[in-house]
Amino acid sequence: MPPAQHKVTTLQQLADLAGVSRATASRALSDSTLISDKTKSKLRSLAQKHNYRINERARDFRLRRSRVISVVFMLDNQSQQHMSDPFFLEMLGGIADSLAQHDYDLLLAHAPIENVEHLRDSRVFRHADGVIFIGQGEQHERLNALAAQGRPMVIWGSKLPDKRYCLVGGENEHGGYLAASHLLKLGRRHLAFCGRIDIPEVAARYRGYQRALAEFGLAEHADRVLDVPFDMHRAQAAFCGVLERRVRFDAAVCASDVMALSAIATLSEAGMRVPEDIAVVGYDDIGLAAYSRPPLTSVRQNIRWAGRVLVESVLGLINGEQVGDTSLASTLIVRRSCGAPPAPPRATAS
Amino acid sequence: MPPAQHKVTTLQQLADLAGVSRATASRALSDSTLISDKTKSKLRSLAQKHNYRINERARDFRLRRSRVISVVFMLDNQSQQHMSDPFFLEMLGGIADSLAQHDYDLLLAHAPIENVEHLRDSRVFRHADGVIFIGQGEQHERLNALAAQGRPMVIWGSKLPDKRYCLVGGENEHGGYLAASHLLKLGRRHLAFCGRIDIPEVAARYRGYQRALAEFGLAEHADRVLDVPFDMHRAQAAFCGVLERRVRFDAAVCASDVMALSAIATLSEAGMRVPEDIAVVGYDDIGLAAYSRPPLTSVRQNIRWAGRVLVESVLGLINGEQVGDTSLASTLIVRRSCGAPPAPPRATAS
DNA sequence: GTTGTCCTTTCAATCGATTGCAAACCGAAC
DNA sequence: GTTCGGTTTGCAATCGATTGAAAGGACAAC
Repeated sequence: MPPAQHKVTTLQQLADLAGVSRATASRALSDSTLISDKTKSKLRSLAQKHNYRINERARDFRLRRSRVISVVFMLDNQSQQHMSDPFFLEMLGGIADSLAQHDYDLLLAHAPIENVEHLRDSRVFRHADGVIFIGQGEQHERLNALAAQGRPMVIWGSKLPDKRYCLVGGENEHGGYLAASHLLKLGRRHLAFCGRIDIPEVAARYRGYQRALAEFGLAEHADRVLDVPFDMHRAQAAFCGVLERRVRFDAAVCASDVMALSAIATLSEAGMRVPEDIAVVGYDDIGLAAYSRPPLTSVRQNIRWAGRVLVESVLGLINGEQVGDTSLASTLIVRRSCGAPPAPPRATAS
Repeated sequence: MPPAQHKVTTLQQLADLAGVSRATASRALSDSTLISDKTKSKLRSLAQKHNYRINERARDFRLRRSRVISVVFMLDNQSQQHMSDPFFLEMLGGIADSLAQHDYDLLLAHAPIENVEHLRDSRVFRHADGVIFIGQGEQHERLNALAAQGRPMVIWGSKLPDKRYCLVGGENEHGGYLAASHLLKLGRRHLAFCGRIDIPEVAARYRGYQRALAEFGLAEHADRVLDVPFDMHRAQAAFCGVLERRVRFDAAVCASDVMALSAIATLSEAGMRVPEDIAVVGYDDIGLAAYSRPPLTSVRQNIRWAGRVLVESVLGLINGEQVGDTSLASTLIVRRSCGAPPAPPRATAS
């Protein structure tokens, strides 16, 4: 017999081949209990033989779903956390992998978004079954409003009062505490905090920093809270300003590794030694952190795992399950940038 | 009148409201010449008033298109250029922006792909109108085979003999030449080349390196060609091996910035000074390059522009246009890592 | 009044699946 | 030979749009 006279592309063609109706073919392939085993196996082997692949887009249309999840990077207009931060890639990779495992596609939206409610009528929502937001920016209330409309969405960020959306986040308060208390234990007493504390995640890290100071009986100095954006070049400008103002500090807790690397470069350029004069701790433990000079101490979050949890959560919501918030552990990775002895080299391939 | 009794979601409802048929409504909204201006404006204002948005997925289904472009990162199994390389994010951002401008969605595929022909029947192709490949890996022939099937696809990579797919790439040969000849002009005479020359883009850079050496009348040393993978940790292992073998060199041309940063870290750790003992040049000019210690000299390619060209090319193919190859300029950004004087700080916000 | 033209609009098929409900089948019991 | 019950299968509507072909309407010319 001819293996395939003209290529079987539709269910109707497959059904004709089997001498059954389209309905039966559909049910057989989806393993419905209405169909006898004989018919099922007949259709299955026929489908196999003719290399029939269901048209998923037609099916999705019929079932009014899209199998697409939008991922929105909440880049503020001002604090342009530019997408070149490796943290994003790590996160995106984790999300993409998990989505692929569940047969979902990923729609990437990363333009600066002045108002998330405008997204409501945009492709970000219309084309997708659910949305993952990376960061809250300063749009907590608007995110609440969107979630209130019942759209399946999950936010990566920090817990805020009155939060009504589903949240996944790192232990930011704990992370900030780890970083600060480590420096304090090493004997530093004049800790600067670098980051924009109007961003919820950064604010939480700042609270951890405050708590560590308090435990050591130290008062805060308002001028040691540096308003540094995530963007590398602006961070540099901010650090230059700090140096001009002659702010006194012997350690810096930074809200991201990129910021910390920028700090190290700017401080060194200005003739200060890291970690001797100023110890630096970053956040995220991006791959490059281990290869900076000196290697960067950092708070690590398991980003790929986070991506996975985000995906599971949003899919849970889509399926109508009750989905709670999730918090992911943070650990301090100690390297030389804060004065500790050099860490052993990380695992390398044999 | 009631602003909207129940929300107008389908074309049929809009047509009913206007007292015309669905067909007329469809044509009116798509500005068909068959429809009178009066009817057109009536339907348009009604659509506006009731906030009707066409169901794009239904339309795409009918028109048998998806408005999705797949982006495949060709991570080799061995030379795992892991996606955490910031180069990828830059590229992805450029592609995503351009796609959004054309109302296309992005499907991200970044698992290691042992055989691109397997993608033929996968969602990567089935769900998308076209595909963008980042890198050729070692699958030149298979890419040829895929392209021969007439699928709209564009590859970011390097020109190879017998290439039959549409290509966009940087001036890799020229870039390699720029890097090497700069070091030679500075008086270095023992240049190592770091990268896997079985990757086409790296091979082209290597040819540029060779050409520069030849122009200076220098012979190549096989033991100065270092097989270093893109992955940071493996790169470090490779550099450790080089040091153990006591290969003599006073400069290194690296196939990526991440590799170069890894080199600087490893060499410094081993007690060598950069640039005094060994000058280093990277490739890509990722954001962090300017902030390494010392700041990294690098060959810059306009990655965001590349993303845009890739998108325009694949959309051109989809529309049945003749699309040629594109080559994007490379320029050398000189910083201290090769011994030149410090560059002025990059533009900073006021 | 009929016919012909031109401009608009509608009819109905189509894209490729899913699914509620009705119909067919089959063997057993009355 | 009916009737009944349970298992399989088929009919036809549906998702929300596009589009070729046919129909309708207005108006002028004969």
